[in-house]
Amino acid sequence: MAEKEPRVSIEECSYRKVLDIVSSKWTVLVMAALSGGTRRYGELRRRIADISQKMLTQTLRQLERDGLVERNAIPSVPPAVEYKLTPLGETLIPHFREMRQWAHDYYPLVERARSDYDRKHEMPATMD
Amino acid sequence: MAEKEPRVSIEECSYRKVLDIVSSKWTVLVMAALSGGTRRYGELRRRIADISQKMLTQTLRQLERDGLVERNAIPSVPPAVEYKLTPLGETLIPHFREMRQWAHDYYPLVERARSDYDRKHEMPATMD
DNA sequence: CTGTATCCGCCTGGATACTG
DNA sequence: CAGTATCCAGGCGGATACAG
Repeated sequence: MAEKEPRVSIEECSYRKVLDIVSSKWTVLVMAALSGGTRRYGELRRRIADISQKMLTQTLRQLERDGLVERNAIPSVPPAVEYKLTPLGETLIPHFREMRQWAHDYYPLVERARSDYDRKHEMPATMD
Repeated sequence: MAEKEPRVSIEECSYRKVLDIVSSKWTVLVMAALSGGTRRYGELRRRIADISQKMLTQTLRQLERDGLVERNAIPSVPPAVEYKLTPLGETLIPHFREMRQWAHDYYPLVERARSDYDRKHEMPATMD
């Protein structure tokens, strides 16, 4: 009789699965840089401002492990390594574009809301 | 002449803006719980498994500050507080559904890729 | 019922130095 | 050129206790 209150757990949460893949700091930026085609390591490093070697490598390794990026080491001197999106990785690109669109349409409203909220809550008791 | 290598920075990255809003651990779960309509604090707490008071409150405050959730405190004894999505918050729900769909379609491939990767890289030198 | 306050471990990510 | 290794600070999130 009583209305059900369905419980959701974070483990069975599809959103979390996706976010755990793409939400680390540089992931989307790296994938976006690869959406234009095959890129070499140093090329990525130059295109993505302020990314460190450690973070670029770490992000690429994680993407490779998740099957979103393919690594191709060319045995030459000096060594060259190419990275590109896998078909699986490509399936995320449209979603990134939608995120971009959302940010374009609505992010100004978020900034507005934030400053409104902060003004209302940070006033150090100046009221008479 | 040389081909341009356009640089992207993380500050002007639209993806980051969106992810910074929704990627904290409980955010999407809370918004999803609110997508069914107005909910009270305790109701949310019961519906979302394993969320602590601190995390629920903190997530709600952040959502309120970003203008995605509206808080309505009803002056009664004992106090009652209702939360609901704002129109701005509602605009994110379709995107969550798409994330859910992506997870349904492709997450098994990610898990497969991970176990493949781990098998190839974790073998403790057993080769002859 | 709806919160606040405090303490604290862990993990992410940055800086730096070194290597095949 | 394309990494690896190490150290370290800061922040996120969990546990617990208390409050209007």
